[in-house]
Amino acid sequence: MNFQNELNPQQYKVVTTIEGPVLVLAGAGSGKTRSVIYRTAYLINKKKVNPWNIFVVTFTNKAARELKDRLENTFGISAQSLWIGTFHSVCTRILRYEEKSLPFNSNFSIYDESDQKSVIKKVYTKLDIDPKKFPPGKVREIISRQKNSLILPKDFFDFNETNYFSETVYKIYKAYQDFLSVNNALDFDDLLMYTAILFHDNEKIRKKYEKKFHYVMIDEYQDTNYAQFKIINLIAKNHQNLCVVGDDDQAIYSWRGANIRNILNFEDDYKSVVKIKLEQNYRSPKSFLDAANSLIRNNTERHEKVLWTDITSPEKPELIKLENENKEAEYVAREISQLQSLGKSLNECVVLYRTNAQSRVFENAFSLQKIRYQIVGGVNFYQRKEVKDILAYLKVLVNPQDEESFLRIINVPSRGIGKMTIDKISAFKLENNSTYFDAIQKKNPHLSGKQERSITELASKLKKWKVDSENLPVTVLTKNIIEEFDFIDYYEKSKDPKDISRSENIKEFIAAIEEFSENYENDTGEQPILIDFLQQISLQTDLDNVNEDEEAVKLMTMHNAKGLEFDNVYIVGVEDGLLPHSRSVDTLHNLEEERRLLYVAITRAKKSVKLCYTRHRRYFDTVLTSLPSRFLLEIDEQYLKKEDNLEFQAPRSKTGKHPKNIVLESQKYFNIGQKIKHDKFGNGVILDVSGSGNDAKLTISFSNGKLKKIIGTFVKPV
DNA sequence: TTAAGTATGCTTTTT
DNA sequence: GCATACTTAA
Repeated sequence: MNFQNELNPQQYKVVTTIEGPVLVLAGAGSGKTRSVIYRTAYLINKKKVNPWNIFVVTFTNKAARELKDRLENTFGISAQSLWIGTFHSVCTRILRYEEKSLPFNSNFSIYDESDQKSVIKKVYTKLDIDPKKFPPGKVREIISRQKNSLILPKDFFDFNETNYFSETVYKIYKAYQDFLSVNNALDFDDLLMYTAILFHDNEKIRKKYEKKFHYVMIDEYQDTNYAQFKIINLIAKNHQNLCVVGDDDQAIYSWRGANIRNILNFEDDYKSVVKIKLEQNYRSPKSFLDAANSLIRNNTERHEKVLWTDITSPEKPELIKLENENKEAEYVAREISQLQSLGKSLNECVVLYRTNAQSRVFENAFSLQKIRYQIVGGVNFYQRKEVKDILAYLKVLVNPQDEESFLRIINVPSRGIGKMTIDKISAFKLENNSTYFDAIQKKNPHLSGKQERSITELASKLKKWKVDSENLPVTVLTKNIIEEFDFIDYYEKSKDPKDISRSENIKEFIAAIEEFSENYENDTGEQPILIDFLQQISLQTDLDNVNEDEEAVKLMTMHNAKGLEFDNVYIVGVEDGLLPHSRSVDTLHNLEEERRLLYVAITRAKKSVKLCYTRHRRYFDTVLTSLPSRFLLEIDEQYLKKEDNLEFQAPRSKTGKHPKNIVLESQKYFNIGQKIKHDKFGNGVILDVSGSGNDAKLTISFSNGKLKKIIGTFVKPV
């Protein structure tokens, strides 16, 4: 394999600069992934580095799998002993392995967002907290942010100011962590946080991984958060053999704690860094890049770089104005239908939108036109109710401490166990100081005859399956459970049409677990145990389930499109309020992230890109007038194509500026914990809200210490 | 006490 | 337009 011939000079430099820190600033479509693959292959094949000593972190599981496949197919490298995966999956592996040094055992459950909210709600009843004043979703976000910044409950007030709101959040955070600990459960953020803490506090273990991971590569570095930065820093700060690849112009995850500073200030942390820019794009025609460049130039938080290309094509990004979202969907469906009749593959078409809710009208339009489509994202397959129910059974068997999952299945399928019965079992559990799983195995004097019968029946089934879970293959066990309760039959016989798809999903779930088992056996030569399956799918995204062989148009959010490319790209809903999203226009930082989102979307395209916006759009039950996105004004006109009969007239206010706020009053609402500014009283935090929009009555704690009640119209979000 | 039936409130983006 | 939270019937 001749590395030099197959790479451009910059890529070659990335691949061959092995020792010391390397920062690769790689523009969209510049062969970033290719460089990472070749670099890995170069280390192994040319430099004879043991694969065991290489650590590669990718952004998605899909990217990890592709990387492994290509190493095997193109370079004949067995990826078995290579550590390639997402931060979350790699951390899970480390935490399971190091259980002796950790406060939980390796059978831990992984809680997703809805599990987290449910735990928070449980904590509220215990602490007597009003969910209206402390919305569980908001509090979950705050807790998540603490964890991503490695702030434990005990450190909470070192980093947060002390007021009524923060003190309550602190109490919730602490009780929430206690609950997880009792349940032997970790949430997504814990996976990162505990790994970082483990490396930080345990020098022996840190040294072990430092030695093991002698060469470290991180893809999509712009989207790493502090916890992730710390994990890598603890491994790589001594040997400095760290290669990070990223594009600050594609940083779109700051809301998840990603810190763009990690890439902008890389040189501060790793002094002798070799900085390499990949600016040649191999994907898009010149006009697409010119348009994207003229857009992204408006950002202030960025490394200067300009993408260029050799690809010439008369094609320009095209601006399309539609009457409403239905017309928009019809237009896209018609266009794709046409491409299809020209013999183009549906797999090369993608619809990109800002919010998942926008997908519905496209589903309708595509069904009508008989175009096969596949939605990526939205509700994850493994989060669907019927699938989660079965998963909860499996989780309980692996981790009997998992109350969350236990309570989920105690009356699924319906076996006459309601709130009162559960309360009795809870009381009995407390008396015995045991888990639910063990509590129902014993004779419970509180229960009536009928209640006791259904509980003991469940108890004996679980007991049997618990034994099975250690002996039977995971596929057999899962099928047994599904058959025992006739889940498929139940949904097939249901009158509710939605339930048909539920039975389909259960069948698909069985297929998924079979596929997992086969792959696992192929990869490792061993039978998987249940926990392997559970932990893997807990970290699976919808992107990982995309069926590449199926001929279908993909529909996804712009976030999900990162790293992908398509011939024909339809970017829809390019309107103010949607892109930039009305919730992200408050700060320059947020606005710039929205701009990057459009930048990412445009740079996915290889052959054509359409930017669609509508005049009217339906939100819930009202039709709003919408305006083209302010970003469309920033794209240099000469690089755009506009339909002749549709003169693009950007609405401008008298001052010549684009109206800042198309956010209509009906959309303007306040949340508890939100930071606001008042002309006279200055900055403050909202403690209580009643009503919405301008009429909302707000209770605000101002930073001068005053508590005031104020009407929504007088304050602005900060 | 539970299960079915009805009202309500919420939608940014995801590992 | 959907899922969750409350209300009412059995």
